[in-house]
Amino acid sequence: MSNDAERPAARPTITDVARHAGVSKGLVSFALNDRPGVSAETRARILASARELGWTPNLRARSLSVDRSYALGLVIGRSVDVIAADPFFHSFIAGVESEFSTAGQVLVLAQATPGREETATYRGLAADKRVDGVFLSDLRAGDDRVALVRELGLAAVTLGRPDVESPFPSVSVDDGRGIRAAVEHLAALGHRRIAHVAGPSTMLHGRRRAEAFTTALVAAGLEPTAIIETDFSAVDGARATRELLGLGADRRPTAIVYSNDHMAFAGLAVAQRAGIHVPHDLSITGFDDTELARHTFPSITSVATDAFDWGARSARLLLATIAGQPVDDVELSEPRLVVRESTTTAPESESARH
Amino acid sequence: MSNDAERPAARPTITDVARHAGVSKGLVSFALNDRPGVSAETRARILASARELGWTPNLRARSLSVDRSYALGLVIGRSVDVIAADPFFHSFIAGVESEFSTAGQVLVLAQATPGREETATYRGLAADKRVDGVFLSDLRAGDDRVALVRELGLAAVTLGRPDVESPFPSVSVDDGRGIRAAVEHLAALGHRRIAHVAGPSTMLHGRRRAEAFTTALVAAGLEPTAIIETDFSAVDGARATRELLGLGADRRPTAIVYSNDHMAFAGLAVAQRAGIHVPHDLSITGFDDTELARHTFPSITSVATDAFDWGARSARLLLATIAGQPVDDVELSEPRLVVRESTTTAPESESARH
DNA sequence: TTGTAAGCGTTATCAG
DNA sequence: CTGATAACGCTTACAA
Repeated sequence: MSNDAERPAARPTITDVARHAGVSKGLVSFALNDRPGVSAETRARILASARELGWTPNLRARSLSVDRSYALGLVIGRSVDVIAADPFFHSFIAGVESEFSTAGQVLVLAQATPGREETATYRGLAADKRVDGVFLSDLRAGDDRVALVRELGLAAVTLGRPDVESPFPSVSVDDGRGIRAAVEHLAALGHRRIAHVAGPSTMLHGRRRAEAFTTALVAAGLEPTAIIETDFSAVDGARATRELLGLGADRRPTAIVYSNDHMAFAGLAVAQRAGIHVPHDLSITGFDDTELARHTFPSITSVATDAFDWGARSARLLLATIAGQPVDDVELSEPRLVVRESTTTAPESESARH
Repeated sequence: MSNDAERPAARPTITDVARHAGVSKGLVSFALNDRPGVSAETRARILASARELGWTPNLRARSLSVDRSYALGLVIGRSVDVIAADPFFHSFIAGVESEFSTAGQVLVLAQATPGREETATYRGLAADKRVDGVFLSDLRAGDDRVALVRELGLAAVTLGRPDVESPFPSVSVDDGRGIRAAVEHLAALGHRRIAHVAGPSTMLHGRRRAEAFTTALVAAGLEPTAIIETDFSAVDGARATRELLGLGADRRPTAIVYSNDHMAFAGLAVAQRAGIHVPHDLSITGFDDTELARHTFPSITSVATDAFDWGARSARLLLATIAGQPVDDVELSEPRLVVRESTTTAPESESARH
């Protein structure tokens, strides 16, 4: 039952446009991708025909022809629950897409699932050439993904500088600066026993924040105190807090710097449950400046970074890389400490001590 | 010219496999997509050749040929901040991808941005045929997206049943059931003035939860009380809570049912800040059963739904639709109320009243 | 059961 | 400048 005679709203092709404009397909292509070799007059005529016919190049055909997918990929690691809590991705993605509006690109989001591990996900993306490049986020210590992605021939940008040899440009923010600001803020408030609830040391940003914490402590002339490692989850943040608050009265911290807001929330609850008043008995700071940090009681002092901008800059950099343009690493604006109610002067007994 | 003729790591094509197996391209294609008409022996030989050469069909070529993209799309509305707070998407996406592991599909995530509105996003996806179908989430009242998507010729599934004529199958969960459970729980605890902090009435799930709230109230023999509409954000949840707590002592609710966890968090903070004890003076319930609901003080009673399963079922349904298989709407398992510390018996003065 | 050849809609090549 | 013609790699009638 085919009625080839009367085409049912078939989409026009480059051939139709060529015929309509009275030129060859090749010329239409040249005119479209404004390349030299087409007289201004002819180009105008071709473009007019294209518009009149409502023609838009077929992406699949173009894709096959030029061997590009016009898509970028972001694969999210396996620990869904930990990631789920992280509002970072939403803003980051919004930033990425803000660059797409003009570029005609698309974002392919892949999440490693029980049935498909991370490596397999990257391989699949590369095998099917689903994307032209990927964003490497949540860098790990000695991250094997940079070698993998390189081997797969994909372009990439890393979010943060990896600690392994990398051929990819990076977009980073100085997390340490934020942690340092938090520590200085607390030290200025008279705190002398400041602890840190860190992210996993296997993750670069978790590790760097912890290192910055130690450095800042030293710089402030304070003695090293407890640093408890977690997996960035709320449960783990709660556990770490219980551990810290369980220390003898003379070792218990008067302030805790959390590596992310979620753990700070959980920590706040643990303290309150134990009858420890925040901020009078204990000051706390978070990281990420989540919307919720403004809506807890007390509201939480936190380090704010610009995830949207991170996404936008990363996308621009990746697109430039793919286009073969020379690129440089980019350093984002410094994170800033947003002081709220969860931090105040150290408890009397403490500040009076020296 | 058997295996390596100094080819620069060029990826093998179907032609190479055909030559290697001593058959035609067509047959290789048939064997690959196991279609009838190929002798078992030949098929085995072809598959062996393919494996030996490490051949995998070129998705772009196939895509152009069969006019399919093997990708599904999810476009997230414009209010990033509101969405950002919602952990729903992460689990939903994980569920969707869990179905992809076997299907060779990919998820294209599009977010409307200031420079590109929602409608334009769908149109762009369709114009470039980036996806074979889309997930329609966060249904609105009289949602024009179903007509749009239909007009664009895309396949789709709706998350929840739309209130407009729809040609698409839906996957839904009975939110009302969850709200009802919350109300019944509170009523059983002696609460008689229960308020509701609702989502926007322009969003179907926000509206339905509010309706279910009213129905449940009536069923419990309670009088209608305040229902305050919000945009689902924490700020708005805080505002609504302040409004409710500002009511005269004889009208102030002793319990508040929030339409999502985020607003419940913000509401909790508002109450605490006002010196109102939760749950002794005020009981509250959330919706979504976020990880954080377990880590507040007090922990929050919430309605849990299975977002992962929602994603998995939706993906399966959409894929089936695209494959032209007959499908039916699916109803997910009932949401369940997870009782925690934020709900307890109504204040003395109240329960003693009747 | 297997081979042949015509698409799919672009872009790239290379004579006029 | 212009315009046939050949890739790109696969699917799919249609023959043999």
